[in-house]
Amino acid sequence: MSDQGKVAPARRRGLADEVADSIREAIFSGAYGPGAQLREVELSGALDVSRGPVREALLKLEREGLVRSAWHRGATVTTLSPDDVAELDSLRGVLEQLAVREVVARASDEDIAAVEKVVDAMDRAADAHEMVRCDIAFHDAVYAAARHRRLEEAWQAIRCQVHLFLLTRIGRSTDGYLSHIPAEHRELATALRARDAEAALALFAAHRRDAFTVLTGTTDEN
Amino acid sequence: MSDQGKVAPARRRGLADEVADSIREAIFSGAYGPGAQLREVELSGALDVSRGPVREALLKLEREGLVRSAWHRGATVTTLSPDDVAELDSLRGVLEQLAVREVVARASDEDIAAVEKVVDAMDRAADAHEMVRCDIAFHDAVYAAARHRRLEEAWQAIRCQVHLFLLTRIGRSTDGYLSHIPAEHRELATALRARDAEAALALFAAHRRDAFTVLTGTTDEN
DNA sequence: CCTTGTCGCAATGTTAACCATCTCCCCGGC
DNA sequence: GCCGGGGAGATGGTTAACATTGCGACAAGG
Repeated sequence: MSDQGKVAPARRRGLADEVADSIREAIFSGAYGPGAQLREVELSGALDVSRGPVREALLKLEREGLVRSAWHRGATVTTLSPDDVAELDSLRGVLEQLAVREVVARASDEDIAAVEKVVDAMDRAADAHEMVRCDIAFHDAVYAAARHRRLEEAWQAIRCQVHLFLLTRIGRSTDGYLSHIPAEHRELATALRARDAEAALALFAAHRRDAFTVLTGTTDEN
Repeated sequence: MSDQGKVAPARRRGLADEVADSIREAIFSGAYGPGAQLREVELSGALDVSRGPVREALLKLEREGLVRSAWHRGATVTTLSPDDVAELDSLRGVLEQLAVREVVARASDEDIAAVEKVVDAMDRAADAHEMVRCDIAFHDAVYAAARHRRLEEAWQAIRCQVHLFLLTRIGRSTDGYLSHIPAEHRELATALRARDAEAALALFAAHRRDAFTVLTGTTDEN
Protein backbone atom coordinates (compact mmCIF):
# COMPACT_ATOMS: atom_id res chain seq x y z
CA MET A 1 0.00 0.00 0.00
CA SER A 2 2.75 2.38 -0.74
CA ASP A 3 1.64 4.28 -3.79
CA GLN A 4 -1.76 3.27 -5.02
CA GLY A 5 -2.85 6.88 -5.10
CA LYS A 6 -0.96 7.42 -8.33
CA VAL A 7 -3.93 6.74 -10.57
CA ALA A 8 -1.74 7.08 -13.61
CA PRO A 9 1.10 9.11 -14.94
CA ALA A 10 -1.11 9.33 -18.05
CA ARG A 11 1.25 11.58 -19.87
CA ARG A 12 1.05 11.49 -23.61
CA ARG A 13 4.07 10.98 -25.74
CA GLY A 14 5.28 12.83 -28.76
CA LEU A 15 5.30 11.52 -32.28
CA ALA A 16 9.08 11.28 -32.15
CA ASP A 17 8.89 8.67 -29.40
CA GLU A 18 6.60 6.47 -31.42
CA VAL A 19 8.77 6.86 -34.48
CA ALA A 20 11.76 5.85 -32.37
CA ASP A 21 9.88 2.78 -31.19
CA SER A 22 9.05 1.81 -34.75
CA ILE A 23 12.62 2.14 -35.94
CA ARG A 24 13.96 0.33 -32.89
CA GLU A 25 11.62 -2.56 -33.47
CA ALA A 26 12.55 -2.63 -37.15
CA ILE A 27 16.20 -2.91 -36.21
CA PHE A 28 15.64 -5.69 -33.69
CA SER A 29 13.46 -7.56 -36.15
CA GLY A 30 16.29 -7.51 -38.63
CA ALA A 31 14.70 -5.21 -41.18
CA TYR A 32 17.80 -3.03 -40.88
CA GLY A 33 20.95 -5.02 -40.29
CA PRO A 34 24.15 -3.70 -38.70
CA GLY A 35 25.71 -0.96 -40.77
CA ALA A 36 22.52 -0.24 -42.70
CA GLN A 37 21.80 3.35 -43.64
CA LEU A 38 18.78 5.00 -42.06
CA ARG A 39 17.72 7.72 -44.47
CA GLU A 40 15.51 10.46 -43.13
CA VAL A 41 13.36 10.87 -46.21
CA GLU A 42 12.87 7.15 -46.58
CA LEU A 43 11.80 6.74 -42.95
CA SER A 44 9.57 9.79 -42.98
CA GLY A 45 7.88 8.45 -46.09
CA ALA A 46 7.45 4.93 -44.73
CA LEU A 47 6.11 6.11 -41.37
CA ASP A 48 4.07 8.91 -42.87
CA VAL A 49 5.52 11.66 -40.73
CA SER A 50 7.65 14.64 -41.58
CA ARG A 51 11.41 14.76 -41.21
CA GLY A 52 11.28 16.63 -37.90
CA PRO A 53 10.09 13.75 -35.71
CA VAL A 54 12.33 11.36 -37.63
CA ARG A 55 15.37 13.48 -36.83
CA GLU A 56 14.40 13.55 -33.17
CA ALA A 57 13.85 9.80 -33.18
CA LEU A 58 17.27 9.18 -34.71
CA LEU A 59 18.79 11.42 -32.06
CA LYS A 60 17.10 9.37 -29.38
CA LEU A 61 18.28 6.12 -30.92
CA GLU A 62 21.78 7.52 -31.07
CA ARG A 63 21.55 8.25 -27.37
CA GLU A 64 20.59 4.61 -26.89
CA GLY A 65 23.63 3.53 -28.86
CA LEU A 66 21.55 1.71 -31.47
CA VAL A 67 22.58 4.15 -34.16
CA ARG A 68 25.67 6.11 -34.97
CA SER A 69 25.63 9.27 -37.02
CA ALA A 70 28.26 11.52 -38.51
CA TRP A 71 28.17 15.00 -39.94
CA HIS A 72 26.34 15.04 -43.24
CA ARG A 73 26.63 11.30 -43.46
CA GLY A 74 23.38 10.30 -41.87
CA ALA A 75 22.68 7.53 -39.38
CA THR A 76 23.71 3.90 -39.61
CA VAL A 77 22.79 0.95 -37.44
CA THR A 78 25.52 0.28 -34.89
CA THR A 79 27.86 -2.63 -35.45
CA LEU A 80 29.33 -4.12 -32.30
CA SER A 81 33.05 -4.84 -32.48
CA PRO A 82 34.78 -7.10 -29.95
CA ASP A 83 36.03 -3.96 -28.22
CA ASP A 84 32.47 -2.69 -28.01
CA VAL A 85 31.39 -5.93 -26.41
CA ALA A 86 34.15 -5.62 -23.85
CA GLU A 87 33.09 -2.05 -23.11
CA LEU A 88 29.49 -3.07 -22.66
CA ASP A 89 30.50 -5.88 -20.35
CA SER A 90 32.66 -3.77 -18.09
CA LEU A 91 30.22 -0.87 -17.92
CA ARG A 92 27.34 -3.24 -17.26
CA GLY A 93 29.43 -4.68 -14.48
CA VAL A 94 29.76 -1.52 -12.42
CA LEU A 95 26.21 -0.42 -13.18
CA GLU A 96 24.78 -3.71 -11.96
CA GLN A 97 27.02 -3.61 -8.96
CA LEU A 98 25.46 -0.34 -7.88
CA ALA A 99 22.01 -1.59 -8.78
CA VAL A 100 22.36 -4.68 -6.62
CA ARG A 101 23.62 -2.64 -3.70
CA GLU A 102 20.68 -0.26 -3.99
CA VAL A 103 18.16 -3.05 -4.37
CA VAL A 104 19.47 -4.91 -1.36
CA ALA A 105 19.48 -1.74 0.68
CA ARG A 106 16.31 0.01 -0.33
CA ALA A 107 14.01 -1.93 -2.65
CA SER A 108 10.47 -2.68 -1.55
CA ASP A 109 9.08 -6.19 -1.51
CA GLU A 110 6.79 -5.26 -4.39
CA ASP A 111 9.80 -4.30 -6.50
CA ILE A 112 11.43 -7.65 -5.88
CA ALA A 113 8.14 -9.39 -6.59
CA ALA A 114 8.16 -7.68 -9.97
CA VAL A 115 11.61 -9.10 -10.62
CA GLU A 116 10.41 -12.59 -9.71
CA LYS A 117 7.43 -12.14 -11.99
CA VAL A 118 9.81 -11.68 -14.91
CA VAL A 119 11.61 -14.89 -13.94
CA ASP A 120 8.25 -16.66 -14.05
CA ALA A 121 7.75 -15.33 -17.55
CA MET A 122 11.15 -16.75 -18.44
CA ASP A 123 10.03 -20.27 -17.63
CA ARG A 124 7.24 -19.87 -20.15
CA ALA A 125 9.45 -18.42 -22.87
CA ALA A 126 9.24 -20.54 -26.00
CA ASP A 127 12.00 -19.45 -28.35
CA ALA A 128 15.35 -17.77 -27.92
CA HIS A 129 14.10 -14.38 -29.05
CA GLU A 130 11.44 -14.41 -26.37
CA MET A 131 14.05 -15.44 -23.84
CA VAL A 132 16.27 -12.52 -24.80
CA ARG A 133 13.35 -10.18 -24.33
CA CYS A 134 12.79 -11.66 -20.86
CA ASP A 135 16.47 -11.39 -20.06
CA ILE A 136 16.40 -7.69 -20.81
CA ALA A 137 13.14 -7.30 -18.95
CA PHE A 138 14.73 -8.96 -15.93
CA HIS A 139 17.50 -6.40 -15.82
CA ASP A 140 14.97 -3.63 -16.41
CA ALA A 141 13.11 -4.82 -13.35
CA VAL A 142 16.28 -4.90 -11.27
CA TYR A 143 17.19 -1.35 -12.25
CA ALA A 144 13.63 -0.23 -11.60
CA ALA A 145 13.80 -1.82 -8.16
CA ALA A 146 16.95 0.17 -7.43
CA ARG A 147 14.83 3.35 -7.61
CA HIS A 148 17.73 5.37 -8.94
CA ARG A 149 16.76 7.65 -11.81
CA ARG A 150 20.24 8.33 -13.14
CA LEU A 151 21.34 4.74 -12.81
CA GLU A 152 18.34 3.68 -14.83
CA GLU A 153 19.18 6.29 -17.46
CA ALA A 154 22.72 4.97 -17.66
CA TRP A 155 21.26 1.51 -18.18
CA GLN A 156 18.94 2.84 -20.87
CA ALA A 157 21.99 4.19 -22.66
CA ILE A 158 23.38 0.68 -23.15
CA ARG A 159 20.22 -1.40 -22.88
CA CYS A 160 19.56 -1.67 -26.61
CA GLN A 161 23.20 -2.49 -27.27
CA VAL A 162 23.04 -5.29 -24.73
CA HIS A 163 19.91 -6.46 -26.52
CA LEU A 164 21.86 -6.51 -29.77
CA PHE A 165 24.65 -8.30 -27.94
CA LEU A 166 22.30 -11.02 -26.73
CA LEU A 167 20.77 -11.41 -30.16
CA THR A 168 24.24 -11.99 -31.57
CA ARG A 169 24.87 -14.50 -28.82
CA ILE A 170 21.85 -16.66 -29.58
CA GLY A 171 22.77 -16.43 -33.23
CA ARG A 172 26.14 -17.94 -32.35
CA SER A 173 24.82 -20.78 -30.25
CA THR A 174 21.61 -21.39 -28.35
CA ASP A 175 22.97 -24.47 -26.59
CA GLY A 176 22.23 -24.25 -22.92
CA TYR A 177 20.79 -20.78 -23.20
CA LEU A 178 17.14 -21.71 -23.06
CA SER A 179 17.68 -24.27 -20.32
CA HIS A 180 20.28 -22.69 -18.04
CA ILE A 181 19.33 -19.04 -18.13
CA PRO A 182 15.98 -19.26 -16.31
CA ALA A 183 17.52 -21.15 -13.41
CA GLU A 184 20.38 -18.65 -13.28
CA HIS A 185 17.98 -15.75 -13.03
CA ARG A 186 15.92 -17.59 -10.43
CA GLU A 187 19.01 -17.72 -8.24
CA LEU A 188 19.62 -14.04 -8.87
CA ALA A 189 16.10 -13.16 -7.76
CA THR A 190 16.40 -15.39 -4.71
CA ALA A 191 19.60 -13.66 -3.62
CA LEU A 192 17.94 -10.27 -4.02
CA ARG A 193 14.91 -11.45 -2.06
CA ALA A 194 17.21 -12.63 0.71
CA ARG A 195 18.96 -9.24 0.61
CA ASP A 196 22.23 -11.07 0.29
CA ALA A 197 24.45 -8.55 -1.44
CA GLU A 198 27.57 -10.69 -1.61
CA ALA A 199 25.81 -13.67 -3.15
CA ALA A 200 23.88 -11.50 -5.61
CA LEU A 201 27.04 -9.68 -6.70
CA ALA A 202 28.82 -12.97 -7.29
CA LEU A 203 25.90 -14.42 -9.22
CA PHE A 204 25.54 -11.36 -11.43
CA ALA A 205 29.25 -11.42 -12.18
CA ALA A 206 29.06 -15.08 -13.15
CA HIS A 207 26.00 -14.39 -15.27
CA ARG A 208 27.80 -11.72 -17.23
CA ARG A 209 30.92 -13.81 -17.63
CA ASP A 210 28.85 -16.63 -19.10
CA ALA A 211 27.41 -14.45 -21.83
CA PHE A 212 30.76 -12.80 -22.43
CA THR A 213 32.71 -16.00 -22.91
CA VAL A 214 30.08 -17.53 -25.14
CA LEU A 215 30.37 -14.57 -27.46
CA THR A 216 34.11 -13.98 -27.43
CA GLY A 217 35.61 -17.26 -26.35
CA THR A 218 34.59 -19.93 -28.81
CA THR A 219 35.08 -18.41 -32.19
CA ASP A 220 36.88 -15.13 -32.25
CA GLU A 221 37.59 -14.72 -35.88
CA ASN A 222 36.24 -11.51 -37.25
CA MET B 1 54.73 6.73 -31.41
CA SER B 2 51.22 5.62 -30.94
CA ASP B 3 48.99 8.08 -32.68
CA GLN B 4 50.74 11.26 -33.66
CA GLY B 5 49.45 10.88 -37.20
CA LYS B 6 46.06 12.16 -36.16
CA VAL B 7 46.76 15.72 -37.21
CA ALA B 8 43.25 16.64 -36.24
CA PRO B 9 39.84 15.12 -36.05
CA ALA B 10 38.77 18.40 -37.61
CA ARG B 11 35.20 17.29 -38.03
CA ARG B 12 32.71 20.08 -38.31
CA ARG B 13 29.89 20.37 -35.89
CA GLY B 14 26.29 21.11 -36.47
CA LEU B 15 24.59 24.34 -35.56
CA ALA B 16 22.69 22.52 -32.84
CA ASP B 17 25.93 21.77 -31.01
CA GLU B 18 26.91 25.40 -30.94
CA VAL B 19 23.46 26.41 -29.79
CA ALA B 20 23.72 23.81 -27.03
CA ASP B 21 27.07 25.27 -26.00
CA SER B 22 25.59 28.75 -25.83
CA ILE B 23 22.66 27.67 -23.72
CA ARG B 24 24.88 25.56 -21.46
CA GLU B 25 27.19 28.47 -20.87
CA ALA B 26 24.23 30.73 -20.20
CA ILE B 27 22.99 28.32 -17.56
CA PHE B 28 26.37 27.99 -15.86
CA SER B 29 26.81 31.75 -15.90
CA GLY B 30 23.56 32.12 -14.06
CA ALA B 31 21.56 33.76 -16.83
CA TYR B 32 19.01 31.00 -16.40
CA GLY B 33 18.62 29.88 -12.82
CA PRO B 34 17.30 26.50 -11.68
CA GLY B 35 13.72 25.98 -12.71
CA ALA B 36 13.80 28.70 -15.36
CA GLN B 37 11.83 28.16 -18.54
CA LEU B 38 13.76 27.79 -21.78
CA ARG B 39 11.38 28.90 -24.52
CA GLU B 40 12.15 27.81 -28.03
CA VAL B 41 11.06 30.99 -29.77
CA GLU B 42 12.90 33.17 -27.28
CA LEU B 43 16.14 31.20 -27.69
CA SER B 44 15.87 30.99 -31.44
CA GLY B 45 15.35 34.73 -31.57
CA ALA B 46 18.22 35.52 -29.20
CA LEU B 47 20.67 33.21 -30.96
CA ASP B 48 19.41 34.10 -34.42
CA VAL B 49 18.72 30.54 -35.53
CA SER B 50 15.51 28.77 -36.35
CA ARG B 51 13.61 26.53 -33.97
CA GLY B 52 15.00 23.31 -35.43
CA PRO B 53 18.54 23.55 -34.05
CA VAL B 54 17.16 24.94 -30.78
CA ARG B 55 14.98 21.88 -30.33
CA GLU B 56 17.94 19.61 -31.04
CA ALA B 57 20.08 21.57 -28.61
CA LEU B 58 17.48 21.27 -25.86
CA LEU B 59 17.32 17.53 -26.53
CA LYS B 60 21.08 17.34 -26.13
CA LEU B 61 20.98 19.33 -22.91
CA GLU B 62 18.27 17.04 -21.63
CA ARG B 63 20.54 14.09 -22.35
CA GLU B 64 23.18 15.87 -20.28
CA GLY B 65 20.72 16.26 -17.44
CA LEU B 66 21.00 20.04 -17.46
CA VAL B 67 17.42 20.41 -18.58
CA ARG B 68 14.20 18.58 -18.03
CA SER B 69 11.31 18.70 -20.44
CA ALA B 70 7.75 17.46 -20.44
CA TRP B 71 5.14 17.03 -23.14
CA HIS B 72 3.90 20.39 -24.36
CA ARG B 73 5.40 22.03 -21.36
CA GLY B 74 8.78 22.97 -22.72
CA ALA B 75 12.16 22.71 -21.07
CA THR B 76 13.21 23.97 -17.65
CA VAL B 77 16.63 24.15 -16.06
CA THR B 78 17.21 21.19 -13.74
CA THR B 79 17.00 21.72 -10.01
CA LEU B 80 19.09 19.36 -7.90
CA SER B 81 17.32 17.95 -4.86
CA PRO B 82 19.24 16.22 -2.04
CA ASP B 83 18.14 12.90 -3.53
CA ASP B 84 19.59 13.95 -6.85
CA VAL B 85 22.89 14.77 -5.20
CA ALA B 86 22.95 11.34 -3.59
CA GLU B 87 22.22 9.73 -6.95
CA LEU B 88 25.00 11.66 -8.62
CA ASP B 89 27.41 10.70 -5.87
CA SER B 90 26.70 6.98 -6.02
CA LEU B 91 26.69 6.79 -9.80
CA ARG B 92 29.89 8.79 -9.99
CA GLY B 93 31.35 6.34 -7.55
CA VAL B 94 30.97 3.24 -9.68
CA LEU B 95 31.84 5.10 -12.86
CA GLU B 96 35.08 6.39 -11.41
CA GLN B 97 35.83 2.98 -10.00
CA LEU B 98 35.75 1.52 -13.49
CA ALA B 99 37.66 4.48 -14.88
CA VAL B 100 40.48 4.09 -12.39
CA ARG B 101 40.74 0.37 -13.07
CA GLU B 102 40.94 1.01 -16.81
CA VAL B 103 43.45 3.81 -16.44
CA VAL B 104 45.71 1.74 -14.22
CA ALA B 105 45.48 -1.19 -16.58
CA ARG B 106 45.64 0.39 -20.00
CA ALA B 107 46.29 4.12 -20.07
CA SER B 108 49.33 5.43 -21.91
CA ASP B 109 51.87 7.66 -20.23
CA GLU B 110 50.71 10.53 -22.43
CA ASP B 111 47.18 10.16 -21.12
CA ILE B 112 48.41 10.36 -17.55
CA ALA B 113 50.59 13.30 -18.45
CA ALA B 114 47.43 15.06 -19.66
CA VAL B 115 45.85 14.42 -16.27
CA GLU B 116 48.87 15.90 -14.52
CA LYS B 117 48.71 18.91 -16.81
CA VAL B 118 45.25 19.66 -15.51
CA VAL B 119 46.54 19.45 -11.95
CA ASP B 120 49.18 22.01 -12.88
CA ALA B 121 46.42 24.27 -14.16
CA MET B 122 44.70 23.84 -10.81
CA ASP B 123 47.62 25.37 -8.97
CA ARG B 124 47.24 28.46 -11.10
CA ALA B 125 43.50 28.73 -10.64
CA ALA B 126 42.56 32.08 -9.18
CA ASP B 127 38.95 31.94 -8.10
CA ALA B 128 36.58 29.18 -7.11
CA HIS B 129 34.79 29.15 -10.46
CA GLU B 130 38.05 28.54 -12.25
CA MET B 131 38.83 25.80 -9.77
CA VAL B 132 35.52 24.08 -10.44
CA ARG B 133 36.25 24.17 -14.13
CA CYS B 134 39.61 22.54 -13.46
CA ASP B 135 38.02 19.97 -11.20
CA ILE B 136 35.68 18.92 -13.99
CA ALA B 137 38.52 19.00 -16.50
CA PHE B 138 40.51 16.71 -14.23
CA HIS B 139 37.79 14.10 -14.26
CA ASP B 140 37.37 14.59 -18.00
CA ALA B 141 41.05 13.77 -18.41
CA VAL B 142 40.77 10.68 -16.25
CA TYR B 143 37.82 9.36 -18.24
CA ALA B 144 39.62 10.18 -21.48
CA ALA B 145 42.64 8.25 -20.24
CA ALA B 146 40.43 5.24 -19.61
CA ARG B 147 39.86 5.03 -23.37
CA HIS B 148 36.38 3.63 -22.90
CA ARG B 149 33.82 5.24 -25.19
CA ARG B 150 30.72 4.17 -23.35
CA LEU B 151 32.13 4.97 -19.96
CA GLU B 152 32.94 8.46 -21.18
CA GLU B 153 29.40 8.81 -22.52
CA ALA B 154 28.01 7.76 -19.16
CA TRP B 155 30.18 10.42 -17.58
CA GLN B 156 28.97 13.00 -20.11
CA ALA B 157 25.43 12.18 -19.03
CA ILE B 158 26.11 13.43 -15.49
CA ARG B 159 29.04 15.74 -16.08
CA CYS B 160 27.04 18.94 -16.28
CA GLN B 161 25.04 17.97 -13.24
CA VAL B 162 28.23 17.42 -11.31
CA HIS B 163 29.34 20.84 -12.51
CA LEU B 164 26.11 22.30 -11.13
CA PHE B 165 26.71 20.33 -7.96
CA LEU B 166 30.17 21.81 -7.50
CA LEU B 167 28.92 25.32 -8.22
CA THR B 168 26.37 24.88 -5.45
CA ARG B 169 29.13 23.62 -3.21
CA ILE B 170 31.35 26.65 -3.61
CA GLY B 171 28.29 28.78 -3.10
CA ARG B 172 27.85 27.08 0.26
CA SER B 173 31.39 27.45 1.48
CA THR B 174 34.73 27.94 -0.20
CA ASP B 175 36.67 27.25 2.99
CA GLY B 176 39.45 24.85 2.24
CA TYR B 177 38.27 24.27 -1.29
CA LEU B 178 40.84 26.43 -3.02
CA SER B 179 43.65 25.24 -0.80
CA HIS B 180 43.00 21.56 -0.27
CA ILE B 181 41.61 20.50 -3.63
CA PRO B 182 44.76 20.95 -5.73
CA ALA B 183 46.82 18.84 -3.33
CA GLU B 184 44.11 16.20 -3.28
CA HIS B 185 44.14 15.95 -7.03
CA ARG B 186 47.91 15.88 -7.09
CA GLU B 187 47.77 12.76 -4.95
CA LEU B 188 45.18 11.28 -7.25
CA ALA B 189 47.37 11.84 -10.29
CA THR B 190 50.37 10.42 -8.48
CA ALA B 191 48.52 7.25 -7.62
CA LEU B 192 47.44 6.87 -11.23
CA ARG B 193 50.98 7.48 -12.42
CA ALA B 194 52.19 4.77 -10.06
CA ARG B 195 49.46 2.48 -11.38
CA ASP B 196 48.41 1.87 -7.82
CA ALA B 197 44.76 0.91 -8.19
CA GLU B 198 44.05 0.42 -4.50
CA ALA B 199 45.45 3.77 -3.46
CA ALA B 200 43.76 5.58 -6.31
CA LEU B 201 40.37 4.05 -5.54
CA ALA B 202 40.68 5.00 -1.88
CA LEU B 203 41.69 8.55 -2.76
CA PHE B 204 38.86 9.00 -5.24
CA ALA B 205 36.37 7.72 -2.70
CA ALA B 206 37.67 10.15 -0.11
CA HIS B 207 37.55 12.96 -2.66
CA ARG B 208 33.91 12.30 -3.40
CA ARG B 209 32.99 11.99 0.23
CA ASP B 210 34.55 15.37 0.94
CA ALA B 211 32.41 17.15 -1.61
CA PHE B 212 29.35 15.19 -0.60
CA THR B 213 29.56 15.97 3.10
CA VAL B 214 30.22 19.65 2.47
CA LEU B 215 27.05 19.93 0.43
CA THR B 216 24.64 17.76 2.37
CA GLY B 217 25.56 19.25 5.68
CA THR B 218 27.37 17.52 8.45
CA THR B 219 26.47 13.92 8.76
CA ASP B 220 24.98 11.54 6.39
CA GLU B 221 25.20 7.88 6.07
CA ASN B 222 23.93 5.91 3.20
C1' DC C 1 -15.53 31.40 0.05
C1' DC C 2 -14.49 27.71 -2.48
C1' DT C 3 -15.39 25.05 -6.35
C1' DT C 4 -16.19 24.15 -11.17
C1' DG C 5 -16.55 25.00 -15.99
C1' DT C 6 -15.29 27.64 -19.96
C1' DC C 7 -12.47 30.40 -22.82
C1' DG C 8 -8.53 32.33 -24.83
C1' DC C 9 -3.68 32.84 -25.02
C1' DA C 10 0.79 31.28 -25.55
C1' DA C 11 4.03 27.77 -26.28
C1' DT C 12 4.99 23.47 -28.14
C1' DG C 13 4.32 19.75 -31.77
C1' DT C 14 4.11 18.91 -36.63
C1' DT C 15 4.03 19.68 -41.51
C1' DA C 16 5.57 21.23 -46.04
C1' DA C 17 8.40 23.52 -49.26
C1' DC C 18 12.70 25.43 -50.18
C1' DC C 19 17.69 26.31 -50.42
C1' DA C 20 22.60 25.49 -49.00
C1' DT C 21 26.08 22.35 -48.23
C1' DC C 22 28.29 18.25 -48.05
C1' DT C 23 29.53 13.23 -49.27
C1' DC C 24 29.93 9.78 -52.42
C1' DC C 25 30.76 8.03 -56.76
C1' DC C 26 31.33 7.92 -61.49
C1' DC C 27 33.79 9.39 -65.39
C1' DG C 28 37.07 11.51 -68.13
C1' DG C 29 41.83 13.32 -68.53
C1' DC C 30 46.60 12.80 -67.66
C1' DG D 1 46.59 3.49 -62.95
C1' DC D 2 45.85 7.59 -60.49
C1' DC D 3 43.90 12.00 -59.80
C1' DG D 4 40.45 15.68 -60.13
C1' DG D 5 35.88 17.66 -61.65
C1' DG D 6 31.07 17.42 -61.64
C1' DG D 7 26.51 15.47 -60.93
C1' DA D 8 23.27 13.03 -57.93
C1' DG D 9 21.42 12.40 -53.64
C1' DA D 10 21.27 13.08 -48.76
C1' DT D 11 21.63 15.85 -44.78
C1' DG D 12 21.60 20.55 -42.44
C1' DG D 13 18.98 24.46 -41.88
C1' DT D 14 15.17 28.13 -42.70
C1' DT D 15 10.66 29.77 -43.01
C1' DA D 16 5.77 29.96 -42.60
C1' DA D 17 2.07 28.07 -41.59
C1' DC D 18 -1.41 24.92 -38.81
C1' DA D 19 -2.71 21.64 -34.98
C1' DT D 20 -2.58 20.52 -30.23
C1' DT D 21 -2.13 21.25 -25.59
C1' DG D 22 -1.25 23.34 -20.83
C1' DC D 23 -2.47 26.95 -18.00
C1' DG D 24 -4.20 30.94 -16.11
C1' DA D 25 -8.08 34.19 -16.05
C1' DC D 26 -12.67 34.84 -15.41
C1' DA D 27 -17.31 34.04 -14.54
C1' DA D 28 -21.21 31.11 -12.81
C1' DG D 29 -22.87 28.18 -9.21
C1' DG D 30 -23.14 25.78 -4.73
